[in-house]
Amino acid sequence: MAEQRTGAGDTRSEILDVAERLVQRRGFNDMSYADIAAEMGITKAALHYHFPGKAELGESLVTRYAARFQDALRVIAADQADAARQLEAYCAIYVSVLRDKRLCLCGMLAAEYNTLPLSMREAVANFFEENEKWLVDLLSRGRSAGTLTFNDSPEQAARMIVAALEGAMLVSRPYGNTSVIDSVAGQLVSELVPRTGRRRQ
Amino acid sequence: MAEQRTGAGDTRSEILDVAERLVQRRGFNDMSYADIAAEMGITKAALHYHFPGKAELGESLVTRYAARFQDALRVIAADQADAARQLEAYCAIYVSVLRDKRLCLCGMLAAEYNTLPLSMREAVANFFEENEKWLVDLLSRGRSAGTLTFNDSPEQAARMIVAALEGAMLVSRPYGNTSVIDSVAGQLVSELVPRTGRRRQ
DNA sequence: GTCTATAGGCAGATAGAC
DNA sequence: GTCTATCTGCCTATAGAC
Repeated sequence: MAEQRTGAGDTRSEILDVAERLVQRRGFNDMSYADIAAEMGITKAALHYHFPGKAELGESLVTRYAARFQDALRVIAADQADAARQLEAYCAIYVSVLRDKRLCLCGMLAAEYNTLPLSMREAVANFFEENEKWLVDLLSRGRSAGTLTFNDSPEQAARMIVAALEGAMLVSRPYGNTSVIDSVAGQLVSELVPRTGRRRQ
Repeated sequence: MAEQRTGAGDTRSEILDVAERLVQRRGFNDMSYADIAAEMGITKAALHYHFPGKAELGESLVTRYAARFQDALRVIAADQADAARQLEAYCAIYVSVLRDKRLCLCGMLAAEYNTLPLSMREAVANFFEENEKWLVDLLSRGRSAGTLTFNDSPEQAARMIVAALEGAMLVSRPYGNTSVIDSVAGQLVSELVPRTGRRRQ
């Protein structure tokens, strides 16, 4: 096998790990090769071997993040029986990201959207598209089963959920705590889950 | 009088106008003195005469924006009789900003929060604080008058509104149109305004 | 108030040795 | 794969003439 260390990823994925955290905390344009290199104890030139340019690094960052997010959504769909608990689990992802002092990677990149290379923009747009698709499916099934209730279409409800969660992460920073995301996640669930469908109350 | 041109602001406020638009579209860290100077047809050195450093420029940007926002809120409170229409007018501010291809200045700066000078962070935090205060007051009055209905506290509802609108602007960029903010603004109003309180339907 | 000129630093990126 | 060394360009900022 070509693996060098047991239990640790290769250099390429370690670069992505470090870069991802830096982007989520500081933004893509305020994350430099020098930052990553310093943290990893290697040189900038070594980074360029793995990712020729910043655009390639950024694109890999988004596609890996989107793939991992989709994996998490599949796990939620498999683990949780009813739609109401799947919605709770979905919101919990956002809460946990913020607790690690990070913004959603694609939420951060959405703010920087106008300055991103085209390949990254497409990957970011794709993330939100897939995200909405999954939510629309969840909402449709929940409505049919009677475990979720909402006005308007599943598409509109899905956009509200994404907007509220992404916005909650965004404004949590100046607030300096997680009260906004906690409150928003709680309100989304309590508004969409009918009283009879809740575990306690 | 010290005014140079009728109907036009002085250089200082013209700098702020240009810088503000650049920040709302590209972000504070991706807006440079060179960008502003080129657009105004003056040199970078002239900018430094009006604003010694970028931190001072940024702080002026936020405090002016926050003051103008408060003015708009006062106009809404004076013009619109009932709370339901004030909420509509509040949402309309966000929609109009996005239609000009801008993000909320403080929403953008919230994304860049970790990289901002301290003076700017405080000004941004203050914007959201004042914003929430105004909404809490609106929601409280609306609930008392019966023109607005919502679960939880006015504070929680206010945070949901801000998060949803800021998030809608954010994700609208990758979506490439205003469908998200339009949908979110519509949903917020229709959820908070009881059917009997609406003008038509 | 605005200019020219320039300093000093950091960005992304490349060449070539090992 | 990782290194040293270097390039070019842009950034914020300053000095001093006009």
